[in-house]
Amino acid sequence: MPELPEVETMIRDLTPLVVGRTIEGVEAAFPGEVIWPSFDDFVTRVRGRTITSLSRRGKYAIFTLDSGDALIVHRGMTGSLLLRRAEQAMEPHVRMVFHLAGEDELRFKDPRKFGKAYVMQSNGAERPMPWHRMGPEPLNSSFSAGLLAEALKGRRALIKPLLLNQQVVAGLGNIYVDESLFRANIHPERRANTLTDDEMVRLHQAITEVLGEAVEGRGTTFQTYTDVNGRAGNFQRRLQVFGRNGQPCPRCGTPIIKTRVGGRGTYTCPTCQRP
DNA sequence: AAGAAGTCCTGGGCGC
DNA sequence: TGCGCCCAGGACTTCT
Repeated sequence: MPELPEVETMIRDLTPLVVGRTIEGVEAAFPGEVIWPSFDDFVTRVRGRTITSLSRRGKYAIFTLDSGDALIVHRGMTGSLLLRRAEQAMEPHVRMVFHLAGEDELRFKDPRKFGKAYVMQSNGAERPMPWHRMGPEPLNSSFSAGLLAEALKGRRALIKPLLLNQQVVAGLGNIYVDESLFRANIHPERRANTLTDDEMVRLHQAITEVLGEAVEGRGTTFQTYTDVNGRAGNFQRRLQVFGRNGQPCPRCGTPIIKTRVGGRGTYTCPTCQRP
């Protein structure tokens, strides 16, 4: 599941490889992942353009083009962008291919078709950017416990679904929410408006630490995620609760349990995280 | 407005 | 052995 650290890793890997290069053509075995504009217009606006920079907002990868357009890719749950030589055998489930000048191509592999692609003016004049309602970037220095408290102020919903809501904080997904809540000793079914100031500080610190360490570790490979070269990340070795049901809590030894919170598989330590 | 539930999609795991 | 059911979840839509 590509979350903030996996997208950040991809951006860092791809930047030196594709900035300054021209996209000569686009092919789609499944054009349905292009959300805006029509697929034909998408191709017209991407073809012949040179990539001037790469950036990230939440889980969105942004390729800025020399036309002033932004090519925006969201990898959904199972999507990966792979940089391959054109002659290399095609992987299964490649939905879209961006042919670069030279013999390289960017392949958007996405088995479950949850990915999305857009081309729109970078300045937002054409239509609101996909992230226009998105919450603060948790790795920006401006993200503080106070800002987190502000985003959660007056909210009575369960803390876990709120943290998964990109309008509250950008970039968190199921893995890093569970890891952050464990690290902060907070039960995922606590109502957000019952968190104390101290818990808000711990949660803020846990989120920034977990995401920072995961970026450092080049992301988590769980089931399908790989980097642009098809290699696994490293952070799965450092997961403390996610995917570890039945295994001892690294803090107290109690077996980790798997439950359902807000319809999502959720891993907690029943001793360290009290309701 | 906010919260909760439903929806999309398909490979893989599991039960019979 | 092989078939078919069901699960996984990011973000959007629908409903209450």
